[in-house]
Amino acid sequence: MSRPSYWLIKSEPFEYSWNDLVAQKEGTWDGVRNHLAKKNLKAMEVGDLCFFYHSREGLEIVGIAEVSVADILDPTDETGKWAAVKVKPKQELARPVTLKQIKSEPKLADCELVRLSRLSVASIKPDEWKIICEMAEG
DNA sequence: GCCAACGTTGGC
DNA sequence: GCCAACGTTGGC
Repeated sequence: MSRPSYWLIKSEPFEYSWNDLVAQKEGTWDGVRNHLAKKNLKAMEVGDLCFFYHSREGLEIVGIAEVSVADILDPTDETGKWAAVKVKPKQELARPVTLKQIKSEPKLADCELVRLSRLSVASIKPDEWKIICEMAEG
């Protein structure tokens, strides 16, 4: 298994934006109530990298976060069934990569972000990660 | 604001 | 255990 693994985490910017994460230095990624998203969350390890994507408003990847604490219990979940992680901001993208750009790149056509648009925690393959990073550099 | 995709619920 | 109805999410 190669490390780190790559992920994409979504947030609605009026709920919790990249700037909020930067301001707080570290954020808990909680509130996930989807089983595939949970599976992805639990597969995250410290040091894994996540694209931070703004959904519903913005519709773009704005930064890269690094997993700082893996596989904790979701503090917003009273049943104790759901997982969460903590992330810290690693790098802001020089140029945000929009969903439109991602969709117009044939090599990214079957990434989880595009195929499963409602998934809030998507895995990203290393080559997909590389392509998006290149797009962010312009 | 609309609609498609997906998850969940509840009747059978 | 199946499936229709319904609610929610998220892109457009």
